Amino acid sequence: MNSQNTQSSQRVQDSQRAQTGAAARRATYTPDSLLEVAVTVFNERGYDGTSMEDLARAAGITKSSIYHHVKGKEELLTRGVNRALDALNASLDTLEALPDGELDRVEQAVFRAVQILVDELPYVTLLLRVRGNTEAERAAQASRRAIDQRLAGFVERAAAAGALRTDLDPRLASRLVFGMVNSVVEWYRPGPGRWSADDVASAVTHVVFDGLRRR
Amino acid sequence: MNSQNTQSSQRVQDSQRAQTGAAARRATYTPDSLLEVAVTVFNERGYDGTSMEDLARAAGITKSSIYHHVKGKEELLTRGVNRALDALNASLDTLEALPDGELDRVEQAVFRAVQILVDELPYVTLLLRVRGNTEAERAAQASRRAIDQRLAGFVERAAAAGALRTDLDPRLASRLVFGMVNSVVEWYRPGPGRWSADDVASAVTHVVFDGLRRR
DNA sequence: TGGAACCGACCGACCGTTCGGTCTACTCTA
DNA sequence: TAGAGTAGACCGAACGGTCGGTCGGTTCCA
Repeated sequence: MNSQNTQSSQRVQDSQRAQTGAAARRATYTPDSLLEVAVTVFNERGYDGTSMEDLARAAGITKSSIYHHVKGKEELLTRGVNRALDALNASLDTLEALPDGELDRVEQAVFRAVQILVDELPYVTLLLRVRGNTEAERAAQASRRAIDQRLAGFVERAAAAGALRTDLDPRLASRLVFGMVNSVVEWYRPGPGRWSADDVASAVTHVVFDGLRRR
Repeated sequence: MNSQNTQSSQRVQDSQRAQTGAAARRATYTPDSLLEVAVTVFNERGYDGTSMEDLARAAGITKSSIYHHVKGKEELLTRGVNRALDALNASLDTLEALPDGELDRVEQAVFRAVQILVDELPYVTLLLRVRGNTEAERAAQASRRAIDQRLAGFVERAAAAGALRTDLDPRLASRLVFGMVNSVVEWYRPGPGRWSADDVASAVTHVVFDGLRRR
């Protein structure tokens, strides 16, 4: 009944080559490299469905050793979602600083959102799946809602500028568009011979703005 | 820290009026009315984040009383997801029996999917969020994948019939389209003065097939 | 030799579940 | 029609087990 995936750590190899061009140091965790393992497991089993024992097993160290690197389970969650939030907010700042061109801004927003989603896949996945059971989770949800609203603002400005079809409520359109964008985390997996971030981003952009129908 | 939402049961009133046209019997749960409460809580806190104590509190009975109606937590999950699976599969059967018209079939599939999603919102939400931590959850995921593949089949047939634009991989297009459809569970809430199921279904259909751009 | 990295043993709290029992509405019978 | 019997709905207490987290070490390298 237990899927025993023993260790898949990827610890930091020779974190510093030091002064001497000497041999590699023993593999060791940093908070960030541990986070990488943790977020992967969170996304497999869900945050609430993941025990510290699960994390320890996946990291190849004991439960107590995890507490040497981070304060606890919640810190891993916060660090994880913050990484996604930082990337998304940085992108929005850039977009907001762009000159007029309201339709172009929305197109850029969609394209960039997909790229970030693919580049930071595990972290964005974690963010999108967060429930509101603890204060940290509710804070993440609030930050995420703020991002959704900035994006919805772009769509409304494009609609007000007359760049979008007029038979759709911009707020509804925005929900649907970024719903499609976010749904990418449910199936996208990177790898050679698979779709690239740009493949997906341009497919999303094409469907969203011009539709599936042949014309 | 605890959001104390005390009881919101909706128990079965006068489950039988008996021979006499007598007064209403005392409110009581059935497995189905209890399921309704449970699925709501599952969707708020996540399945793994919900304790039997949480369910008991929301139902206004004790933990042990829940076991009078159902075998356990997992049965509530199975019953919940099955309700969604049954509705979706029934719709697909109907669609498959339709005469040719491959593009029309896909349009119908999208429209009907949104309708079911809205009609059975809590149950479909539960299905879409299931992780694979137990055998029951993995079974639900497998059934869901089967549905996704039937839908993808419709899209591929429409593409093969030349009804869709040719610069998009039909498998990718299918993921995106039903990703948008499924994303509706993340924000849709029924209520007077809000969007109806048909509002959302036709908005999704319009965006998916004709895009957001003014033309 | 100091400190980072790690470990095994353990803690109190809470988990899903079980058990014995109570209360109440209804049915059956004398 | 009184009263015994039955069955369903529910409860309080407790079960074995797992949870997130702590503590007092040991190891090992700069």
